[in-house]
Amino acid sequence: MTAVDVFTALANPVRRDLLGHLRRGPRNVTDLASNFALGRPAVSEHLQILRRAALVREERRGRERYYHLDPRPLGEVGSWLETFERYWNERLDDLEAVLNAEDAEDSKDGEKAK
Amino acid sequence: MTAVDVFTALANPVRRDLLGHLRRGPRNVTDLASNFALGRPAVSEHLQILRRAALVREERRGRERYYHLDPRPLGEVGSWLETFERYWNERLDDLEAVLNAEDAEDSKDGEKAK
DNA sequence: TGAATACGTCGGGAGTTCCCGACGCGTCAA
DNA sequence: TTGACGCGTCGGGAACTCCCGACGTATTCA
Repeated sequence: MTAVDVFTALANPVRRDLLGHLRRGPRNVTDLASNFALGRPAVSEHLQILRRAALVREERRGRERYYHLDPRPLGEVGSWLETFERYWNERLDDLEAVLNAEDAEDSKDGEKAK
Repeated sequence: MTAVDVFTALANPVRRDLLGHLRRGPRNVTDLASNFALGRPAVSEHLQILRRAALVREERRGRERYYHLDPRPLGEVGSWLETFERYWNERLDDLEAVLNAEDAEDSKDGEKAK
């Protein structure tokens, strides 16, 4: 049961949708599968990947298995993203200045100033 | 040149690293490739995918091509994430209560397939 | 007890990802 | 011009993803 990278787990739209459904509370596999044009085995395998990424927790209740959302690994994505949002906000002016300067250097256009 | 989903583009660690390097400013391909244990064609193809996801912009300067970071598509990831952060904050106490309750009950795992 | 239900998982096929070496094109320097 | 450089892209192979039907197991109910 090798671990799965969070980014990899989120790369599939079905898996993102599964997490979306689980926001409303725990669900069993058949219930979840009814939301997709997919067979139950496929959904079960997607849940397995989410489980290996620790985004989902399994609760056995009789013959059913309820899957619970665990949003904590999303924090890793959030903090990775933050380093870019900071760049985005702080450097947007700088970025544009640099871009304009380099465009001007190409003798492409000459008026924009800063 | 079909478009590429942002989540898909971020699923690869090399591509995330490429974006990281580009935060410090535009770079050409050979320069970028020198940071990886990968051939230049492979890096070039990763950049192509980032470009199709609009995360990167190409600037031709003589025989070199400088790649610029465009962090805007990351906003899509951020807003998707926010819907879970809200859940996360609102329900964290509930979640932890459930986790603790079931950690106590947890003693079943370790399957032996086939 | 036997039948039905909820589920995991396996075998396997179609498609995709990821990487490489090889080649060709455009650009620069001499 | 010639030759070296920076780059994209193609052919192709290995590995992985995604899905399905089939089967096995555990649980519930009659």
